[in-house]
Amino acid sequence: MEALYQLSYSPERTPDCTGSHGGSKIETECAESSRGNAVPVPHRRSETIRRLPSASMADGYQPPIVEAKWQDRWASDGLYNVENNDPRPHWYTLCMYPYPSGAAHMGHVRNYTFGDLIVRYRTMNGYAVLSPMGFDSFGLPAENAAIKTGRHPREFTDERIEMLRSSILRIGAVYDWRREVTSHSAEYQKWTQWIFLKFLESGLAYRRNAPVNWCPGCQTVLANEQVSADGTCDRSGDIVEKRDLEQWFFKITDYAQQLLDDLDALDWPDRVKTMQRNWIGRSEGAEFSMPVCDADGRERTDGLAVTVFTTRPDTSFGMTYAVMAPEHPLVDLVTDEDRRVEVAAFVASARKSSDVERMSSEGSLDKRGVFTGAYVRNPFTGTPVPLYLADYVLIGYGTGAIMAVPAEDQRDWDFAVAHGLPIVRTIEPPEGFDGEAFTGDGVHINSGFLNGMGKHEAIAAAIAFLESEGLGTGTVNFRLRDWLVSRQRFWGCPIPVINCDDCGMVPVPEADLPVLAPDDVEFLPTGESPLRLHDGFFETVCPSCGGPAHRETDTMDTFVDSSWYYLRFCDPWNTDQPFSTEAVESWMPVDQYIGGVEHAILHLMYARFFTKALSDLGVAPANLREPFTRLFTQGMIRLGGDKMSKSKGNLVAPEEILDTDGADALRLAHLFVGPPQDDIDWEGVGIEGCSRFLHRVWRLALGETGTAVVDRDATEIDLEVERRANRLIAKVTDDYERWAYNTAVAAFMEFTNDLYRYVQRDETPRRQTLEQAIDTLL
RNA sequence: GUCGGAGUGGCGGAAUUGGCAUACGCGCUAGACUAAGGAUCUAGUGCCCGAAAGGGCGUGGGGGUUCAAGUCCCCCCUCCGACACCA
Repeated sequence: MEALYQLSYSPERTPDCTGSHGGSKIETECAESSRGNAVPVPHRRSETIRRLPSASMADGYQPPIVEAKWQDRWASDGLYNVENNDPRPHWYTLCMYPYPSGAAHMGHVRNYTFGDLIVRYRTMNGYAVLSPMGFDSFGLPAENAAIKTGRHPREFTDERIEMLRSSILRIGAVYDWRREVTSHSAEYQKWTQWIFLKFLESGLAYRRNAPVNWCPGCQTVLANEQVSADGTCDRSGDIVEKRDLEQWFFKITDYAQQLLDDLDALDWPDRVKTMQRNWIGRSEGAEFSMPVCDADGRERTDGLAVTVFTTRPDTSFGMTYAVMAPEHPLVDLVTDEDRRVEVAAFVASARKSSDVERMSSEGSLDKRGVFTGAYVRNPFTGTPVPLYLADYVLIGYGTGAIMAVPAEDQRDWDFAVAHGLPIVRTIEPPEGFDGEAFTGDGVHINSGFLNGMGKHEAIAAAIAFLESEGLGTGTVNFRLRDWLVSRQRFWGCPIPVINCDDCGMVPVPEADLPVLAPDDVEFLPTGESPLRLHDGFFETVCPSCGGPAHRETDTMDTFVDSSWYYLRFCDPWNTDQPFSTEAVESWMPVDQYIGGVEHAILHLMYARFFTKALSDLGVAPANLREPFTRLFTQGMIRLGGDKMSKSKGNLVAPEEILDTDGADALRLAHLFVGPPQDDIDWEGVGIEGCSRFLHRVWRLALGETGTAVVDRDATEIDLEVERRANRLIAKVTDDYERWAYNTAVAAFMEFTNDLYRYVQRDETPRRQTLEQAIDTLL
C-alpha cells in the first residue's frame, strides 16, 4: 500500500522546539512549521505568520529567530571548544585577530565567514579544530579618543571589544571563546614583556640613536602610519621632520636570509611571497673602499677612504664619479675648505626636506647634488674621480655611498649629464640600441682585464680582483632593516626596562612583571606620553643598586603583540610561561591563516621573525620555523568602485542585513559573489538571490512546498537524483579544498533547482530518494 | 620605473587537464496563481539577420600553434594593486 507522506513528518528535519533557548515566540513558530497531516498541503500562503517587517516570503523561515536559537545552542554546548589532548587529528584555523574598532564591518564578516566555513568543514571531516578569537587591543585610536574625551583608553577599548564580540557572535562564526586573548590584558602584557627581556638578553633587542618622525606641532614622535602621504602630520598638518632619538630595535636583519629562504616552502599567495622577497631585498654584489685623494691622485695623510656597495662590480672601469649620502659621517672630513658653504647648505636642505619631498623632486638634478671638492681613486683604473653628495643616495642602504657608472645606470647617467661628468661605456650595447644607459648583458669594453667577458663572468672576475688586492669583498646586501619597536605612546605594552644613573639600563626582574601603565593619568594634548608625566610610574628604584632610577616610558609597537598571539592561543591559561612547547607542538603551525592582504609585509614578516627567534631561544619548539603553513588573503570590499572604509563614510553596515535576510544569507552572499581572493564591489553582491535560495531550501526541507512523497522502487529519474546528489558531494568537497566557494554555492543552488523540478513533475517523488537528497543538501 | 594580478552577456561571475563559451545568481521579458503582487511557481533571455526554419558573428586588439584555443606561444592596448632614487 502506498502511503502519501508529508515531508514535515520526518523527525530529523523538524526544527527542534525543545532547545535550551525556549522562548515562547520560537515555540510558536516551530509548532507552525512542524505541523503536518496525512494529506498533501499546498503552500500556506493564506496563513501568513508573524514575521519581521522585511521578511516577505511566504514561509516559516525567519532567520533572526532560527539563528539566535542555534547560536545560543553552540555556545551553551561549547560545541567548538577543543582541548589540547583531543585524540582526533589536529587542525588550526586562524583569522587575524581584529583591532576592536566597534561593531563588525563587512570586511570582518567576509574574513570570519571564510574562517568559519573551514572550521565547520574540518570538524565535519573528523578533525579537532582549534578556532580561537582575540583582540589586538592596543593602538592609537583609543589613545586619541582619550586625549579628546579624557576617558581612559581601557574603558574605551573594553567597550569596543564587547561591541565587536557581540557582532561576531551574531554573524554565527564559532570559536573557542575560553581561549580569548587580548593584547592589553595584564597576563598578555606580562608575557610580551617576558619575551622582550629574552630578546634583550640574547642581543635581539637593542637600543640606539635613530632618525624618527618628529612633529613640531604636536611635539612628539609619530608612528609611520601617522605621517600622511604628503609628509605632514595627519593630526596637526605640520611638516614632519627627522630627529635623532634613542630608540629600541629588534634585530630582524639577523634573520634576513632565513626569512627569504623559508618563503619557498610556504603555501602562500605568490603575490605575498613576492612582496616579502622585495621587502627583504637581497642583492649580491661587492663592497670595496676607495682612498680619498686630490685631483692629481695624491692620497691624504689621514688615510680616509670611502666604502661603496655595488651589484655591478664588472662595470667599475666605467666609474666616472662617486657619491655619498648627505648624511654620511665622512662628509665633514672630506669636504674641501672652499666647498664648505655650498656643501653645508646642501646637507641642511636635504636633512630638512621630508622623505616624500626628497623622493618627489624630479628634473633639476643639478640642484640635488653637490661636489665636495674631494676625489676618490678608482682601484680598477687607478684614476681619481670626483666625490659628490646627492640625495638620491640613501644613508640607510648599502654603505651609504656608491660608485657611479653613468653608462650602465640610468640614474647615474641623468646625474652625470646634469653635472657635466664624463660617460664611459664598459659594455657594448647591442646594435640598434638607442637608449642612454645600457643595463643589459654584453661584451665588456674599455675595461682592462675584463674586456671580452660577459656580465656574469666579469662580476666574478672583478670580485676576485678586489679580494686578491685586499680592497674589498663579494657581499650580500639586504634592504630589510631592523625593526624599530619603541613608541612614545601610552596605550601600548610598556618596555620593561629601568634606567639607572649608576647602573645604566637594567631589565625589570621577571618577578616584577608585568610593568603596567597606571590608571590615574591625565590625557592632555601635551605630545608627551602620560607615562613620563606620572611620577608614580616614572620614578622608581633600580633593581640592581637600589638607588633612584627612571622607568623606560616608551611602549612597544602593537605589531609586537600580534607577533606571538597565535602561540598564546595554544596555551592561554599558562601562568608560568607564555606557552608550553608541548601545547604549541600540539597545534602549531597554523594550518590555515586568513586575513587581509594589507598585512602582507609587516605583520606576516614580524610573526615569522618571532617564530624563528623564539624557536632559537628555546621558548618555542626547535623545529617550529614558520608560523603559518597556508595563508589566504581575502579581497577588499569596495562600494561603487571606492574602497569601503570608515574614513570614506561609505560603509554598509552588516546589522541591517542580519536583522532582515539574516546572517546565513549574508555569509552566503559573501561566499557566492566571486572568488574569495578577489576584491568585491558591494553593489554587485546579490543578497536577494542568496536569501531567496535559503527560503527555497527551507520550504523544500520542511515540506512547505506542499510536496507529497511515496514509498516505491526507484526509477531512472530517482536514480538520476541520487547520482546528482553524489556528484554534488564530490564537487563541493573539491571546491572547498581549493577555495572555490562561489562555485560550491552555485552547485548547491543548481541541485536545489533539480530537486524542485523533481518534486514538481507529474509523478510523485520517491520518499527515500528525496529525503536523502535533502539530507545531502543540508 | 620595477614587480604582481586581471580584461568573458545589461551586471557579479563559471569553464579545475586544450574538448558543447556564458554554469549559478542578479536584472529583464512573458505566462501561471491572485482582489492585488515588489511573494511564489513556470518558461525565455550573448549579439546580428530572419515571420520561422535556419544562418552569421562572438571571451580587450593583432598574429601564430592545433582536428580543436577564454585556456598554449609572440606582439600590442587597457585597468587594478604593491614597491618605488635600493646603487
